[in-house]
Amino acid sequence: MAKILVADDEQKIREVIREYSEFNGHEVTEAADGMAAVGLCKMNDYDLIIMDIMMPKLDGYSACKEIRKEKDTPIIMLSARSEEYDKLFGFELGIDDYVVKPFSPKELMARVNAVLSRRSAAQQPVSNELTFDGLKINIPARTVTIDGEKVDLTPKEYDLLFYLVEHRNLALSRDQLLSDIWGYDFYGEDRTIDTHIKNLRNNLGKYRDYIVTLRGVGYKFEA
Amino acid sequence: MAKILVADDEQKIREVIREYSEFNGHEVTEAADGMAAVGLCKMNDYDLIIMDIMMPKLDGYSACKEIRKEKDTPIIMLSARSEEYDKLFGFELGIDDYVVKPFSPKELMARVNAVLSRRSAAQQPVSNELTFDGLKINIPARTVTIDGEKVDLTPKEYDLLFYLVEHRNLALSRDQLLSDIWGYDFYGEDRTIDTHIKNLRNNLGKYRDYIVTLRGVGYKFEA
DNA sequence: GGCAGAGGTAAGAAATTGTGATATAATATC
DNA sequence: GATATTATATCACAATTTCTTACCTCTGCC
Repeated sequence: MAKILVADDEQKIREVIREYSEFNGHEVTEAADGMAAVGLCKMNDYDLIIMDIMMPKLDGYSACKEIRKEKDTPIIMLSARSEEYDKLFGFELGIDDYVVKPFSPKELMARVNAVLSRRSAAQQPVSNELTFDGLKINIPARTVTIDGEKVDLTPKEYDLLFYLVEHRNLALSRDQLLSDIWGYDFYGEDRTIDTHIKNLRNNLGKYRDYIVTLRGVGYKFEA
Repeated sequence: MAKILVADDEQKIREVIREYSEFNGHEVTEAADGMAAVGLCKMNDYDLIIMDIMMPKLDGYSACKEIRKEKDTPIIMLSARSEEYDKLFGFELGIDDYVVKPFSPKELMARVNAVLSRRSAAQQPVSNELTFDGLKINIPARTVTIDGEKVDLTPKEYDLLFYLVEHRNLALSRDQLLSDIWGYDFYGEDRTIDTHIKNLRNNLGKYRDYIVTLRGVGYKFEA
């Protein structure tokens, strides 16, 4: 669990980041402009700051400089692709990473987790492979193997499996699965999930039972 | 741990590279122009040189040639996208990689580590050839051969292949490919990649299947 | 048994990628 | 400097894969 400050003038963006962060067990505070971000930072200790460059009152660069005068809180910058990259390097920022807008929440969270894990464990070799018995998921390669045999999953199947595994041993409602994997703007049947679960189970072969049906609720990856 | 020489006239760039390199456990020496870089190289043994092309006193090309007269230290070149390829590759400069400005520090470090890891376990010199079955890539020469036959690749095709190979067995999104090969500020269709992939595959002949399509994601070199 | 929810099947819809043609830009040649 | 050549980017459409839905069957539970 980490305390995260999200500074962005777009409420939608803040909301999305909050949603994902909280789902990953973090606590989120929001700031709508650079001034507010600096103020909050001076009064509180955050574990991570996610900050847009384009903000009213005080832009991200300046806010960053201000904050750096007092704290070493890791900072992830958000920036539109068009924004001058030079500027990012043009000052002593010490930002930990930056993410180009538009970004996928997943991608952002991956970086958040990367930064946070760097913070605590100095340089622990984090395994990028998840193993459950003979079922292996290699995240950077985006591959799944069963007893060493490569399994071909469609994008949705992979995403679904990854999500289930990421939140293993948690009851996941169809609504939750839909909004997190398909996106909040998906207007469709929730039975769609059932079909993908079925296909996924077939592809998992003898390990199909890791996916447990929760009647009346949804699904769960039980490991 | 490696000894790295960073030659760039912009202090900010040197600083960023230093910061990231030191974080990765390397030791960094800085040079502000080509002359200084050559001088330092003659007096010291570095494991890697990261050098900008545009530098005062002595530009990157010339510095590179000078250094090559005495040493085989691997060199990663930094260059603005506009700078012409032919200048870079017309001469036998024997560089090990080049990174398009603007680059992401993370990406640069990935390449640094790639070059360093080609140096085998001992303290052997960096291997300058990558081989996959009958597919050979000679890095300093920028040539590709298939079963001994030389293949003509356009610069972009080579860059793409080299990038894929350096990041082999990793799922690479179109965005990542675009920003790392074309540059962070490239404004264009991501489908452009598809066309280059097509051309590259055609040129790879029977080895075309090393490049795997990841539907909904991008591509991967699977070896 | 009756019912609601989940599993299975299959077909049309939708999305993604492959490919050839074309336009534009960069580079080589004369 | 003009022209030919090559490389790059974009487009349009074909080929393919994947997704979604409708419908039917099955199962667990009251």
